[in-house]
Amino acid sequence: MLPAYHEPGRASRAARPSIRVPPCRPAPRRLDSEPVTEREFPKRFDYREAEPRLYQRWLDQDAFRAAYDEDGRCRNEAKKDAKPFVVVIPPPNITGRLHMGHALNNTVQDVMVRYKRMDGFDALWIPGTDHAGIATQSVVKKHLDAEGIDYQALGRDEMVKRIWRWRDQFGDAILGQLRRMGCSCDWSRTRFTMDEGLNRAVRHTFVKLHEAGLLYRGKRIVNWCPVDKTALSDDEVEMEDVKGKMYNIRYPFADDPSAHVVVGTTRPETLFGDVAVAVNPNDPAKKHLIGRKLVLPLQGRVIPIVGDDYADPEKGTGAVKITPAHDPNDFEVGLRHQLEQIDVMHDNATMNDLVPEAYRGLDRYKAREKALEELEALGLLDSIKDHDMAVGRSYRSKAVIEYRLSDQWFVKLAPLAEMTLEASGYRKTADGWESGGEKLIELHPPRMEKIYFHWLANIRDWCISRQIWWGHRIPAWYHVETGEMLVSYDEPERVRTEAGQWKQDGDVLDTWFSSWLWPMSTLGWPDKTPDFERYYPTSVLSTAKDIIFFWVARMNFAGLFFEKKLPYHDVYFHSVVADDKGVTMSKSKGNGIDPISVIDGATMDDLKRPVEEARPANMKEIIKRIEKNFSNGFEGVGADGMRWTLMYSINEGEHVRLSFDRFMDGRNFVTKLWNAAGRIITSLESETDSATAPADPTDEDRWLLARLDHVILDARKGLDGFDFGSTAQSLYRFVWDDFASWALELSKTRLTSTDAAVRRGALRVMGSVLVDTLRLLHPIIPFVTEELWSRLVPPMRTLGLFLDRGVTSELLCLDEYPRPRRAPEPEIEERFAILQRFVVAVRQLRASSNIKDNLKIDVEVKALHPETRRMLEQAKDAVGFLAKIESIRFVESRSKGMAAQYDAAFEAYVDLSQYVDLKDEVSRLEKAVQKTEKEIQSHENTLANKAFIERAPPETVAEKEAAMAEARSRLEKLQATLAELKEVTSGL
RNA sequence: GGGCGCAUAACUCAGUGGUAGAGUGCCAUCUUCACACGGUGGAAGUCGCAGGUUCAAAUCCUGCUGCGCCCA
Repeated sequence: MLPAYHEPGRASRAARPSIRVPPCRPAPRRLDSEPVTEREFPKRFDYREAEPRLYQRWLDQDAFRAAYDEDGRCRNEAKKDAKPFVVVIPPPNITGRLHMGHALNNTVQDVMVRYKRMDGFDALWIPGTDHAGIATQSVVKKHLDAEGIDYQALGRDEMVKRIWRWRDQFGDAILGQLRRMGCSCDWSRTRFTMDEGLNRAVRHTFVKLHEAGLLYRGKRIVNWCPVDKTALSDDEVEMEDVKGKMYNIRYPFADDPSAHVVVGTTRPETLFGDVAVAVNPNDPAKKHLIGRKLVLPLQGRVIPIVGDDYADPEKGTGAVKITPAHDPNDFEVGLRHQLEQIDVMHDNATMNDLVPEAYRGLDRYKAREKALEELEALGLLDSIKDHDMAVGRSYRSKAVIEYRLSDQWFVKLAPLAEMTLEASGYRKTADGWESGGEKLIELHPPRMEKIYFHWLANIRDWCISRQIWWGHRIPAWYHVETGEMLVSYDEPERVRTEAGQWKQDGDVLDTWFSSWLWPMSTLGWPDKTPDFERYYPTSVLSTAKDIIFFWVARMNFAGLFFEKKLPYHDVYFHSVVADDKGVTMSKSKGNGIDPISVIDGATMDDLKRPVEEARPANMKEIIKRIEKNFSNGFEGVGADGMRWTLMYSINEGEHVRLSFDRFMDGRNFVTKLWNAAGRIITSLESETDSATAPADPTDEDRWLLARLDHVILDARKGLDGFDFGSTAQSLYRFVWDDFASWALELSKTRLTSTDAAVRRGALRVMGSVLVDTLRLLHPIIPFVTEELWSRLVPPMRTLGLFLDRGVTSELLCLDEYPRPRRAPEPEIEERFAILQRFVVAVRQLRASSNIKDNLKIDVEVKALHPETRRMLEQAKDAVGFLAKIESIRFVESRSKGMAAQYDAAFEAYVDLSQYVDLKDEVSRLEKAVQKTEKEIQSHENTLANKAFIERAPPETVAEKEAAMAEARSRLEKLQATLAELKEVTSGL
């Protein structure tokens, strides 16, 4: 753990000593004559101390539990009739550690769930983990390898036992990490995809699908992973574009060895499995060859030339070798021509005994090299050409997949896909599918629909058997002699009575075969449990888009097929997490940012480790960058800081780019909120008067309350519309600019007033707005807001200062999400904007001449409307405080020699000569003149355009004309002032 | 080959037709009684390119280029 004083370690700061002593500040001076005991408010939110304490408090008070228990008993009367809002977690893999994708996805879910929980819903977020068959088995296997244990020798039962032990030890680690992030899951309902209950759901499903005729078993070409030695579904294969070679090989005619057909292939090593060569029967150049025989090079077997549309005359040589056991297309051709299927490889992709002796046992690539050498030597290698192609890799082991012939179980998906298309708003017509039907599901962002539709409309059967040990056993038994098959929920009667005659299928089911039931099985399905009756279907699914087929579409299948209801009505697909260069974060690239490092901080070595493990091509460069930027490590920003940055960074695009720097933005925001709130809280704590009636809200107060209502609407709109980025941006503006920079600063003169009514008036509004602000922010940054709530609410209550009806819960997470409360006040907002412009104008005058901040100046103002004058007079003290003004005098015109700022509503004059040299002011005015001239030019161009006057809406024309007139009058004043000051300065 | 996304300040991104915005970084300045993880002011952009629609285009349409992703 790093000491807290570590600098973030930017290059510019690296040279500084790492320990910095906080500067001493003088004790606050009170204007009030009463002695006040002000408790010191910590300068930073101590998340290390607070986060575990607050999370425990939530757990102790069952804050995350649904309103109903699993047995159907209501545990929260207040929410007895509340509408459920249910989310099931995409169950993380038990071998996994939390990565940024999890952090993002689970923050999204927590934000939604916390928002709905506060907004009166019976919120339920079901957590759990996935057994991840292949991934887990291979991780445990690796551990055994390291101990020198051969898992095959252990045997199936022992191996499975070991994997269970591993799961018990490490499997829920990631759930603990989610708690660190603040996730508000109902932990009493934690599930695992291999729980007994979920196993029953899987068996039930298998049997029902079998009864419905949607399951079949057969010898098919499957995607074979030679590392994990199992079949994979199409979706588990990642295609990768590579620059390969097209090898053109001469196949001599059997009856005329001097002539040959040139056959193109990218995989010469499969030649030993060739059973034919195909040409297109419509190819005038080749069709006459059909029926002739060729001699298979290296092997000597005689094979026929067949005619098949699969051979494309345009592609390559127009003649293609047919290897049914090693290619899915060739497999189909083979079936059409009743050709033999010759499998020439072992399950680990080495050559088997059906190839010439010299090749046996060779790896497929070694065999390719050898075959090419030999063909070359025989003069049978016609040519080699570069060829762009795609190879498939296992998404788990990354091994290049091999197409392999084997016995597998499949689910017929076409009927399920049809149901799903219909439920997703598509109608079947003679020409295919068209949109316009009733839509029971919404995808966000909506562009995902196209991808989803395309996959559904071109559905392929799902290979569900896996040749591994870790997973749900296939509930099918085969008779050892007759091959008769029984499919059954439990072990069939005959299997028990006819001992030794039956064997259960040795394979397990694809992991996704349990995942697709997840929204149902977590609620007790197939039983009609109270949970299932109340909480199914769920509300929203938040997930990564790369599992839209693996998981989302299939959950829809299961929900519709078994329960006639889609498992949720909204699916939110979050963006892919990338680094600051836009490259997708991944373990293998070493560019991942560990969320726990972001929360807790990390040493430089911690940061380097994943890169050194991954050894990416640009490793040196990355390491250099880390050493340069993080010589002191990374300090850590707490869970809230991380969550804030994640939400703030979400956009509609494909990527969310993240870097350590960006996480500091989140921490800074948390600190800003902490300190602004602290300023109000300390004032509340030192307030001794709890009786005096608070003064009515001032214009500034009413402005702040109006802004609060705006931001409440923004936040709700954003959260309801899955627009998390804009929600965060709107909240940021409100907290930093409106609340902290303006309202808080403006309220200071009143907060320190000797008049109790004034003081309490300011405290009431600022405190009440802060109460709502914490509510608004809580779903995104739960810890700091809960902590501030516990410090803010008691004094507010003691002092009787709630502007509205107060709070309903000791815990913020169980309080209510705000709704707008007041009528809009556009005229107040307009007036306040003038006030803001006035403050800025004076500050600019000061800054242009480098007047020191601690020097207060005298300002003269000409208000162009009586209303403006009234408003500025009323806010004189506060405005004076913000712009460091000694005195404000209202005048009718500018005195000679005074510098000026011209606004549409006022003119502000300062006699700069008494403070500084006027030359700086002259150059500022010159720039202002230029800028205004440009502005006028642009308006002139528009207004000079006859077509604009004629065709644009009259109000737009009027607006332009008014803007033009205002700019012209401003320009004249600027020019006059400039000329005069120039005269004055030149005379000096 | 088909589809999708992105392209706006040095960086990361907002911006659904009417005078280009924020945060970071940069420059200057300030340890003033919430916050230096801060305040104040400032500099910084032919809105990827080329056409078109429109009185008016960063914004709508078409084409192109570059980057990223998905499918075959």
